[in-house]
Amino acid sequence: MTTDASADLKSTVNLPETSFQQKGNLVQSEPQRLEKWNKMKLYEKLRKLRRGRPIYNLHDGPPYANGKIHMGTALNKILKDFVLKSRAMMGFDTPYIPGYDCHGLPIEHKVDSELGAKKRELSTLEFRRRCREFAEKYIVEMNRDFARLGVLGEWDAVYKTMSTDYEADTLRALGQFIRRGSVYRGLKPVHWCINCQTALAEAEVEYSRHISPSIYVKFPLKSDASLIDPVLANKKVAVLIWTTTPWTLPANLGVSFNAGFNYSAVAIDDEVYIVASGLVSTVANKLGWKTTEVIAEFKGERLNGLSARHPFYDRESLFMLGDHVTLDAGTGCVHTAPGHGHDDFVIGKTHGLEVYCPVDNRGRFKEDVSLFAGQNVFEANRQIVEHLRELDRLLLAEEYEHDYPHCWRCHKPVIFRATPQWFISMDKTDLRGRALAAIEKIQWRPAWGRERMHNMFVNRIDWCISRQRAWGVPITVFYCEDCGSELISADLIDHIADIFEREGADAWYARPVEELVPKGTCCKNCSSTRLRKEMDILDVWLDSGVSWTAVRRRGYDIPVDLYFEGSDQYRGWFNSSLVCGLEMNESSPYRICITHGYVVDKDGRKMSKSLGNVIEPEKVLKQHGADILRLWAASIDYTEDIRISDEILKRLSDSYRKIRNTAKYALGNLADFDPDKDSVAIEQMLEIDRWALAVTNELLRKVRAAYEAYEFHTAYREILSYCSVELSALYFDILKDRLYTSAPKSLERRSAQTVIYRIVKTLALLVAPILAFTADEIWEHLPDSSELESVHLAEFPEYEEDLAEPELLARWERIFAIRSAAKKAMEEAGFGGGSSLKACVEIRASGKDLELLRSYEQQLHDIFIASYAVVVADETAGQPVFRVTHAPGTKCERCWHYTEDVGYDPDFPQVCLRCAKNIRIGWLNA
RNA sequence: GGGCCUGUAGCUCAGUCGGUUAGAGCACUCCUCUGAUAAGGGAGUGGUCCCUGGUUCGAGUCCAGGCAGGCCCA
Repeated sequence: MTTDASADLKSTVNLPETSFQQKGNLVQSEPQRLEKWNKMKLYEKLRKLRRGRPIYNLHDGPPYANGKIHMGTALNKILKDFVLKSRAMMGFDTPYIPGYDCHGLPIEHKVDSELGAKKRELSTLEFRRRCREFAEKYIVEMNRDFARLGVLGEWDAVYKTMSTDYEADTLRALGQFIRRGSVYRGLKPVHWCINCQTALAEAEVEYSRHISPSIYVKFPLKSDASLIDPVLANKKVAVLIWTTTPWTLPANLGVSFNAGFNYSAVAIDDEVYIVASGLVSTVANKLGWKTTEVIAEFKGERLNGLSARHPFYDRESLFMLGDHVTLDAGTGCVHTAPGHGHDDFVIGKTHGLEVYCPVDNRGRFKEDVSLFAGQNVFEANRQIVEHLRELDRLLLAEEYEHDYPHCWRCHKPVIFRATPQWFISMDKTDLRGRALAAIEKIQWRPAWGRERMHNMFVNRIDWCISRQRAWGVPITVFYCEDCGSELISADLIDHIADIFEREGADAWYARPVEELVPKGTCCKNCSSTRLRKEMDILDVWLDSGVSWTAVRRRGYDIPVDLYFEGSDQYRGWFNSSLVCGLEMNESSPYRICITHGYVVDKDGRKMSKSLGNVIEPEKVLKQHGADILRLWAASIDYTEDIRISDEILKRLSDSYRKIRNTAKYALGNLADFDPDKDSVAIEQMLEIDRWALAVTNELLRKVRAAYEAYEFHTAYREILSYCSVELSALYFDILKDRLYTSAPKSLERRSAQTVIYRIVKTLALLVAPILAFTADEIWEHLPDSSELESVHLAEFPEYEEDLAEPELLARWERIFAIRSAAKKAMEEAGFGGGSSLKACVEIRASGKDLELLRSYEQQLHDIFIASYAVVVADETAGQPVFRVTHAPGTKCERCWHYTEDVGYDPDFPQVCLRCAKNIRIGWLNA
C-alpha cells in the first residue's frame, strides 16, 4: 500500500469536522460573549420574549456594597442565576433586579479611616456624601464582577438602599410601624465611652488587658431558706456572687442561676453560702475555706422566684434562671444589673425588671444614688469595696487582669450603660405570633429552616432599631425643647418621607425643623413649636427588610416567589423582611425561602486571612473561567457547607472538558447534516439510535425535575454521567464505524446524525443554566440556521412519552451488561480497548440471553466493536460465557475490521466488500 | 453555653421502610488506539460509612453520649 493510496482512502472516510474548539479558552472567550450579550440586550430580549407568561420572581437580597465580591457572594449570585435561567427555560418570565445594601457602620468606618483626622472638620452632610460616593464606587465594581460570572439581570438598574425613593420607603416603613403601635422608646445597655461620651458599636470596641477588682460578695437570703431545703431553716444563708465591676452593684436588681446546675449550701462557721456545686472546691480554694461541709444540694431551678437582700441598699434582688450562667468562672450565682449588661438586660426583660441605670453620660453616679452620688464609676470601685467590707458582705477582694473593652478612639476603658433607644415591640401588635403563623406557611428549603426560624421568633427580644450613627435613614421624630416630650407621628413621618422622595434622607440634615414639618406642627403636650430633631438613625436591617418595596415599585406582586440566601440570613434578612412584611403588608414578602451553606476550605474550615486558606473568585476567573466556577456551584449540595480547593477545581475542569468534548464530537459529526432536510423519521431509525433517543429523553426528565426542585447538583451528576457513560463510552464509540465508513447520505448515517443532532441540542439546553457561556457556544455551532440567537432565549424540550420505550431500554440494558462482560473477556485475551477490532468473540448462552443475543447477532460485533461475534447455544451456560480469539481474515484498510473479503473487489484491493460498496455509493455516485 | 445543621473511597455525590458482598462519576494504576488527539476505549486498585455504647435476628440507616466542623446567638 502506498501513502497515496492510503490518503485516497482516508478521503472516503467521514471524519468529524467542526470549528468548535476543543479548548474552551474561557478566560478569553467569556468576556467576548458577555460583550455580545450586552450588545444584543439579551436580558431585555428574554423578558420581551416571555412577556405575558407566568412570572417567576426571585427577589435579590442586597449584599453590602463595601468591597470585592468573595466566594460566598459569588456562589449566591450563581445559584440565583441557575434558578432564573432554568425557570426561564421552563417558560416563566423571570425578572431579576439585583440590589445593594448601602448604609451602615462598615462604610462609615472605611470612610472614617480614609479621612483620618480630617473627619472632625466635616459636617454630617459632607460625611454622608463621602459615604454615598464610597458605596457608589463599590456598586460599580461589584456590578461588573457579578455580571462577569454570567449572571443575567438588570445590572444597569439595580436597587440601592440609599436611593431617594428607597430612603423614602424605608422611612414610610417606620411610619407604618408607628401607626400600628409597635414602636416605643426604651432603655438598652450599649458600650459607652465616658471619655468621648458616645455609644459604641461592637465593632468599635477593642479588647485589651485591664486590671479590675475581683470581689466575692454575699447576698443574704430574703426568702425563707426552708423553701430550698428544710435543713436550711433558721440558718444565716446567703448566695455568693463574683464580679469584676463593683460599680455595677448599686444597679443590681437580681441574681441569676442556671436551672440545670446543682447548687450546694456550704456551711462555713455559722454561715451558709450557696454556690454552684461544680465550683465549690474552686471557690473554697480561693476564699481559703479549710473545710467545706455541704449541708444541702439542689437544682438551680429551686431558687427561681426567690430573692435576696441587696448587699448595701434596702432593696430586693430577684433570683432568676438563665442559660448565660456558666461554670467557667465565679460562683455560678451571677450578679445581674439589667442596665449594665446584655445578658442582664435580656433576662431582666423576661422578668419585668426595670432597666435601671444610675450612671450618667460622663460615667458618674446620678444625684439620687445614695452613698456614691457624683462619683466616677471607676473611682467608686474602691469605696464600694470598702463599704462592703464594713458591712461584712465581702469575702475577698483582689486584683484581676483580663481582656476588657476599650474605646477604639481614645483607648480608654468603656462601660456598659443603658441609654434611650427606639424599639419595635414583638408583642404590642403580636408580631411574634403573626410571624410564627407566617413561618408555618412559608416553604423552607432545606425543611429544617422552618424550625430554625420558629425558634428564633419564640425567643426573640424586641428589635432595637436605633443606632447612634450618621450614615443611614434618620428616625424622624422630634423632642420638645421646652417640656422634653416626644413628638412621634406616622403622618408627620409620611410628610417627611415625601421630602426624602425628592431630596433623599440628607434633607433631615440639610434642612431646619421648620422646613421639615407642616406649618403649625407643635408639641402635643405643651404646644411649643421649639422642636429638636432626633439624631439616631435606623438599624440597617430595617433598610434591607423593606427591599421588597423596591420590587413592588417596579410593578411586581408581593409576596415574591423566592428568597435565596446564605444560612446567616435566618437571623438577618429573612427575619427583618418577615417582620416588615407582616407590619406593612400583612404577609410574608416571600413564599419560598432557600438557604445555602457557607464556603469552607478543603478541610471544612471557614476561609480566613489568618488561616491563609482564602480562594478568591477573581483568581478562579483568571485561572479557569466563570463556567468552571459555575460548574463548581452546580456540582455541590449547597444545603451543606461547601468546600472549595485547588483539587476540587481541578476535578471540575476535568468534568468540564468531558462535557465540552462530548459536544465537540457530536458537532463534528454534523458537519454535513441539515436537520431540516436530512432528518430521518423515528420509524426508520436503527434500534440503537432509538435507544439513544430514549436515554436522552430520560435524561431530560431527570434534569428537568432536578431544576424544578432547585437540586442543581443532581442535574450536574446526571448530565456528566450521561456524557461519560451513555454517550462517550457506549453510543458514540459504537457509532464511530457507522458514521465514518457509511456513505455520507446513507440512511444508517443520517439516522445516527438525526439522533446526534437531538442529543447535542438537548445537551446545550440542559446545561445552559449552569454552563451559561459554553452552552451558548455549542448553540451557535448547531447546524440549524433558524434557531434563536442565544440558547438563553430557548426553552427546555418537553419530555416525550412516545420516546420512553421502557421495553427497549430494558432490552438494551441487558445487552450492555453482556457487552461489559464481553469487554472483560476481550481484555483478558489481549484485545482490550482500542485493539478490540482484532477480536472474534464467541458467546455461549442459554435461555432468555440466548434468545436476546440471537435476535441481535448481526449487529453484536458492532456493539462489541469487534470484527466478529458469534452466538452459540449452550444450555450449560448460566451467565453468558465468552471465548475470544484473533479474528480471521485480513484488516480492511478503510474500516479496520478483519474480514475474509478484503481485496475481493478488484477496483479497491485494500478494502473489504462493504467498504467497496460504500465508496461506490458515497463517492463515485455509482 | 444555647438553637439549627453536617460527617460514606483521594474529590464530588447516591444509598428508599433497618435487610445479600456499601454504589456512581471523576481522579489514580496498568493496558490500548492513533479516524474525538492537550482526545477516545478497556481493565483494575481504593471504604474503621467520624468514634463509643445501646436497641434489633440484622445498623451506613434508629437511639444515647462523645469528637470534629459550619451558621446564628450568648
